[in-house]
Amino acid sequence: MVKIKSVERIESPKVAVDVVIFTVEDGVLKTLLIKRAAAPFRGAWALPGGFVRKQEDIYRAALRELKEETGVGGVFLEQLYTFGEPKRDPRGRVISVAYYALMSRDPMNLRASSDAAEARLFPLAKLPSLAFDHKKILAYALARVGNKIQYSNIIWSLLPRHFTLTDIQKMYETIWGRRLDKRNFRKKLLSLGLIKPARKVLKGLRQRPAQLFAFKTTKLVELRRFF
Amino acid sequence: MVKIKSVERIESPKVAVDVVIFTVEDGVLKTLLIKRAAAPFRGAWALPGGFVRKQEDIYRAALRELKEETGVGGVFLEQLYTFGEPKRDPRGRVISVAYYALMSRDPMNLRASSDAAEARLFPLAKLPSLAFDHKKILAYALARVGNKIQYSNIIWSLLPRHFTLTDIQKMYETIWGRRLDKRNFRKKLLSLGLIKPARKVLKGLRQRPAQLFAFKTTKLVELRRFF
DNA sequence: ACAAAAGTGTTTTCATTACACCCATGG
DNA sequence: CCATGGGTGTAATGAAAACACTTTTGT
Repeated sequence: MVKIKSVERIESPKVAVDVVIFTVEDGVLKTLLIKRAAAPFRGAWALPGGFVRKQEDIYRAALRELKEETGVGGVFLEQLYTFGEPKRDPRGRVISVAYYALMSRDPMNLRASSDAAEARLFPLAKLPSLAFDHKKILAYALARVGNKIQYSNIIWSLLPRHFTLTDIQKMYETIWGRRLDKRNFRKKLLSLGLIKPARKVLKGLRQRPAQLFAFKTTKLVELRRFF
Repeated sequence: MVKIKSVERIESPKVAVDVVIFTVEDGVLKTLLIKRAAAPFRGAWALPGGFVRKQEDIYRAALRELKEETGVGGVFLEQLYTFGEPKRDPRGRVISVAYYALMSRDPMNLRASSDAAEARLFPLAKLPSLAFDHKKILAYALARVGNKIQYSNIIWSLLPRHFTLTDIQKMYETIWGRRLDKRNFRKKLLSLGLIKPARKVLKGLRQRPAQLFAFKTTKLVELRRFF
């Protein structure tokens, strides 16, 4: 057993971050992927991400890569898991700290730069094949989100600032893949006391106008059971 | 923006693992700490852990460090979180992938070697001051365990192979810090169908002998609500 | 005989689910 | 005037919580 005296003597893996971003568009859950401009896996679709800099916090690194490669900012971002199998990157030993993000569809301005030639949303049902072990990371993120929705309000990050009760109900129905009862849903949601009516209604559709609502807080709330 | 051509050119943080181990002894939740034999923080108490080797899986690294520094093996071990603040280690940039473990008190054989001069159990209410940001990691682990117990059977890793219903109830009471109703507890636990009576009773105490039980499976089971 | 923990059912309470009709608007 | 989604209450069901006494052993 060798004694360790100094950090510099350690032969250590490199550290990267990868970000799984979810949004809902047209009632379908989608994820944002970039087309790799550099080797390895040049031309393949991949999660946005890259290496952590020498003196950079890993959370900041995830924010930075997300912004650089996709133009996305100001979203909910949380650490997911750290993937560390020795052979996951053909270039050498790379450990990846994965994050996941949820964003509302509208403020998105997709943009390509840096390693990313192109950024696009893919429905989860129609994913291309992915670089590295990114398929595994994506599956892990999806499981986490599906789970976390049960006991927190993270789904709210998928909604714009103002929304109707039907909007939010549809969001839950999309994520869970099942229909919910309108009256029960509203009763439960309103009883939580976490949203408030905005002083606006949504008109212009050929139907009765809908009351708009807003969140009282944008912070993460965890409950024993949410829905 | 610099293009990355090779992993070797990246100046990257070093990667370590740290392990938070919980057990219950004398009805009190305790954690296993080691006394550091090497600088920095020589002589201070710390979580068992160390650097990940060049071609070593991070999970294996956690298992190895746990075994080397404390002699503990064969326990439930799960990744907790990755701590990556740039200044968390005075020696230089070190990212730590934290794990947490739960173990039954009996098969423990504490042992010191390598960087660890000594290993000891501390009640969570009486912790010494800890090296690095280990206090933060420990708090994070405790929160995770307290939460996960609500919807999984991980608490079982704290119990020996055979146990009485009162044993397991006391375990829940210790972790949650509140008393449970005996009849309701048994009704619920047995209805889950995950334990079976062992063909033994616990005699020898000056009281009515208790039926011993065993788990049908030792695997992790997650339910929507456990208790 | 007594101390000490094992074992055992019923009632109450609360949250979730199921279910159907009228309302306001734009075209 | 009609198609479209908005908006609203009550009854039935099921799970969790509250609650007290008898049994078996060792000393």
